[in-house]
Amino acid sequence: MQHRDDGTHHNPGTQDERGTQRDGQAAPYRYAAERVRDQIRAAVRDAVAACIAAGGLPEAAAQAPVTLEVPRERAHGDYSTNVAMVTARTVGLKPRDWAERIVSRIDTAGTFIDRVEVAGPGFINFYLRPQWLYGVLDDVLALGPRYGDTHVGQGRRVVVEFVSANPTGPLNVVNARHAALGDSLASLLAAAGYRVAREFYVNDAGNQFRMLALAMDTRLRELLGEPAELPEGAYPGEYVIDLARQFAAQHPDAVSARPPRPDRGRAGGAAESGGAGESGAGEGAGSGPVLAGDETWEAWLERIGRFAVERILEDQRKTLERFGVRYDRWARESEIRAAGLPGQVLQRLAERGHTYQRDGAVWLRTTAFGDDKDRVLVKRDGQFTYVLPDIAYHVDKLQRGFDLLINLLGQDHHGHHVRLKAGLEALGYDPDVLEVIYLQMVHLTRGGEAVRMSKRRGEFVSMGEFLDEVSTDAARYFFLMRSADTTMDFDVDLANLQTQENPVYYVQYAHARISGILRQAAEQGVEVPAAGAAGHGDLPAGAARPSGAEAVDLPPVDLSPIADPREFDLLRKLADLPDELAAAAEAREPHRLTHYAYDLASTFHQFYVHCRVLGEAPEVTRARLLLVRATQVALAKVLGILGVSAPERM
RNA sequence: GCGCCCUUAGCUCAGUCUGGAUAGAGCGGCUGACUACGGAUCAGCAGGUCGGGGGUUCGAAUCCUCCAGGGCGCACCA
Repeated sequence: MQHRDDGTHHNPGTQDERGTQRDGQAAPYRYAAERVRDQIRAAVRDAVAACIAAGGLPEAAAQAPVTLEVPRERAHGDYSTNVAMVTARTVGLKPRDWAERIVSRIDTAGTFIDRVEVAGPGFINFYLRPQWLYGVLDDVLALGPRYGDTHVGQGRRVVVEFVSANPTGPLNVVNARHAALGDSLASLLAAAGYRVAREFYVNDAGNQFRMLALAMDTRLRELLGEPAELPEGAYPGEYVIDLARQFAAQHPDAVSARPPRPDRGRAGGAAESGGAGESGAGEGAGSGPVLAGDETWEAWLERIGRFAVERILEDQRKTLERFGVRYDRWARESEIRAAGLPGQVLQRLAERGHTYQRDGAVWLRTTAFGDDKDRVLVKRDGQFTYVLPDIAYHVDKLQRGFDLLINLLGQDHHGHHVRLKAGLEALGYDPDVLEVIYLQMVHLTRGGEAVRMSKRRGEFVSMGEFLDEVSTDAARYFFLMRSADTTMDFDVDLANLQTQENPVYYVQYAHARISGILRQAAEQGVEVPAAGAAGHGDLPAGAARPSGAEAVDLPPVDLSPIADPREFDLLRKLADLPDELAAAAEAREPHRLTHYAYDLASTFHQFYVHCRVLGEAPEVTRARLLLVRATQVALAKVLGILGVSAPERM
């Protein structure tokens, strides 16, 4: 892991408070790692300036930012900068010579820098006195659950839209991956100082809705012994039969008063004759609404379709909740339409000259914005394609005040963002407000054997069935171990069977182990620091004590007993958390956190077997209890963002 | 044909955006460690032409280019 840092300020986030940090009213909090990096950068800058002054070197050499990174090899120091290599050409010196010159003028007095060396092609490596890491404990124990929060998001309002499955059936395993990633990304962004909302877009209108209603109609008639064929495109899933049965039981009057099914010839008359040449086998799907009819028939479809949608939606909502996912809003296409938004958007697009008529349809000139072909907004039969309400929904998000729209889409929808961005840009918005993350598929396997999932054939493993077999913790962790753009195999047996070697248990075990130590300490009457509620020692200069943390004055703990390399390793890992969270948030990559969590757990386990906490000399126990408590806070923090529980016992 | 994603250890995958020093982890395999806080742990070994070729660079898994293999799309469906 290589951390880059050029001095960007991170502040602990306060998701609940609005805008105070944005206005710069609260003093910026500098985490321990940032404080020490500030020291190093300042020392380097001063040294470069001194070299320039002494050697008549070009001033431009002082302009290059001093980027610091953590060398892969521990032997190469705690931090390293390539600034000499970057600016060697400017000053006209060989990188190594230039580096040597800089180093000769670095003043380490009053800093944690122990020694500085030039290495390799011209790296300047910094070796720190490990005591700089004591500051991490101040950070963690003062900030508690907010340790790791930053302000890289600057309070921007972001809405993360994910899953948004059609309300035409139960959720599947791919939806579960989307749910895990979307929910975790939202949490991650919140930790990074964004103001986050989670939304689920419900396509409860338009063609998909109609197909569901038609399937309902067919199943109802079957139940009544009336001959009825499943129209082309209608959903074959057996769950529709259940829904039809429910409807019949709850609304017998409506069923007995059902309108006759319009026959195709009568229904689509005008459209069919117009498109007769190409409609081929006569599905009619290409030329007009399937089984279009009069108002009574349409009202009937609306009623049974609505019934089905609400049941399915409720089922989806429960499944997601079981998975630990709650939305701030279930945005409905039907409401977008009812509010007249698509029409307004259409008008604005037309006024701006981005639409045109062709073949009886209204087109959006998306090719002007990078699409490979223009897209239909209003079909020949007057119906909207999905594109128009979708653009309207995104406009609605912007009008509700969001600065950033993040959508998670299946890879089978890739290219969709081009249409959406084109629509937004055509309306005068910056298309960059929309970020689309495509997730690859999930191949579910059981004992190495592929489990087929096909919605079309009505045979698939539902998310509910999946969760019957795999715990939410394991499922979410596994999904989040992979980056979004990799097709993943999910072996159900592995997630379950391997309880001993399962990474999620490994991480959770570290947390439970710590809890055990703290429990035992309490039983022995040893004072246990309460993270986030107690101020230990003094907060670093310039620190704003978080409003949520009450200042309880415990006697300051002497940290000097912390001297074992394993202890410093653990502190170093803890010190990384703010950077990890900020970087993962900016990259929109929650999966980085599973790797961090594993590393942290591993570092703790190594510490644990080498350093005993309880039963040591009192000052050692006190110091290590702080360290252990801080580790617990950090583990819980990361697991919380991942949506995985942090158990006290296992 | 065009577009997007992928190709890294036996398997599953990090690392690629933002180029750095000897390419990592888990699983699986092998060898060790329990008289104290939870052994769901720890220590160690074996395992690699980073799909292939060319290029840029002091330096390439990472950037450019060509090729091969796999996945997904290319609607007046969503």
